[in-house]
Amino acid sequence: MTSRPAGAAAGPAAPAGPPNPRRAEILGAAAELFARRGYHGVSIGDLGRAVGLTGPALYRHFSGKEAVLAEMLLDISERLLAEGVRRAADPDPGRALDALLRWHIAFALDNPALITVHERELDNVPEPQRHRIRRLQRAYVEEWVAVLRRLHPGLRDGRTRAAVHACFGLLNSTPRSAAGLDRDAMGELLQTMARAALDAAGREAG
Amino acid sequence: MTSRPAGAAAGPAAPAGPPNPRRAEILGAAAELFARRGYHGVSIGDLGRAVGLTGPALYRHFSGKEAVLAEMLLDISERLLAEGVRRAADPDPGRALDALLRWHIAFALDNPALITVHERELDNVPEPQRHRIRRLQRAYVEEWVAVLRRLHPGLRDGRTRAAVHACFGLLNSTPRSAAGLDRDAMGELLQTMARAALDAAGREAG
DNA sequence: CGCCGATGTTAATCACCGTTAACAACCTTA
DNA sequence: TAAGGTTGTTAACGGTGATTAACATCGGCG
Repeated sequence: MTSRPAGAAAGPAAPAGPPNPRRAEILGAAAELFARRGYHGVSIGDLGRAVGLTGPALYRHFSGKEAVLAEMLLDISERLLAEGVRRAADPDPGRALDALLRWHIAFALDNPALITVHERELDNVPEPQRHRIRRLQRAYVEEWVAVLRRLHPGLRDGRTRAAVHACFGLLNSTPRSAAGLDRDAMGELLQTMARAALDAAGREAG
Repeated sequence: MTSRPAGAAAGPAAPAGPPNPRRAEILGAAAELFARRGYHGVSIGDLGRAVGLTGPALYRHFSGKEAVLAEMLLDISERLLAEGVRRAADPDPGRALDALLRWHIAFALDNPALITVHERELDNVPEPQRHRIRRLQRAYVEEWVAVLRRLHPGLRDGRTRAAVHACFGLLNSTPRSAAGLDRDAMGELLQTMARAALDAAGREAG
């Protein structure tokens, strides 16, 4: 009875198999809506309408509203961490930090809605998967902390972690201030400011 | 028929008169809940329960859920702007910037929930008052922009505004990273990082 | 052709939410 | 003490939301 024909998205349970275009479309629209109005401010009807469907049609692709959010956050966290690990591996901590900054900035500039949701909506993910996402998020932070510790030895642990979080706050402000500057100018500005902020954090009161 | 006995909070309409302790209590609890779960994630019942009442009791003090949020945001915006104007008035732009930073950091550290709501929930305020709050928020930003322009002449306008928003992102990250550091250490760290970030923004590519 | 799984739709269910109504207790005060 | 305003409570109303059920369509394929 449970013979899934090897790859087709037969059930709305598992997010495996070949990428279903409908799923991706829904996830994209959901990101925009969740970012703009917040998870609780978006109804299933809104979600369906955003991709030209009625509300209940969504259950053909996801097991529910929470599942949409969970898959979205899981995907973001995995992408951020995977590339973060890669960039943090540079033996020169200064270059590693710049590479991390460029990565995070590019991601935020290209996916402002995703970054916003990633920052705000973790609490609305049901418990089985919330822990997994939180672990990924923490691991991503740890990549930054490790690089920063190599770059500024003698920096206290709590201070390092706080500095990284403050840096994320700076970088993730992009969606709220996209006005005026084009993408490249904005990216360069954020890189400059963030690098200066982190260096200053490492310089004083180590 | 509309003889309000001069000062007593007779109707739930106007937020004037002597400060009603119940109103303040509700506003405080609402700030925590809105910050943690988002405006739409908090029900009237939650709000009442948080101050030891039932849901409908709230209507003795506010005309509705939206009015709670509106009054909260209006109050925050006014407080931020009033003191911001005062501090920006220092003729030395460097001192003015440091004073602005100290003010905003102190506010964020002392009222993490308020800063979060102020940053996220403007869209849920009904239209008569949303414009007023937005004007106050913009005026506050303009104080920062003006000081930064005095400090770093030749800085382009769009870049200045973007830098200020990025700085707010950094400072407002406090509620998401309060762990580890005590209040004073955190304040000093934020001051250091923000000042370095803004100076770097003003230094390059003016 | 005729079955079937995938993908939609509309109608129905059930909970919850914001709000209002109706009623009670209390405090002041004329 | 009686009246009235203040601040609660519980019950009721109308709307909406998430989810499920029942039914339609359609494309591939035996």
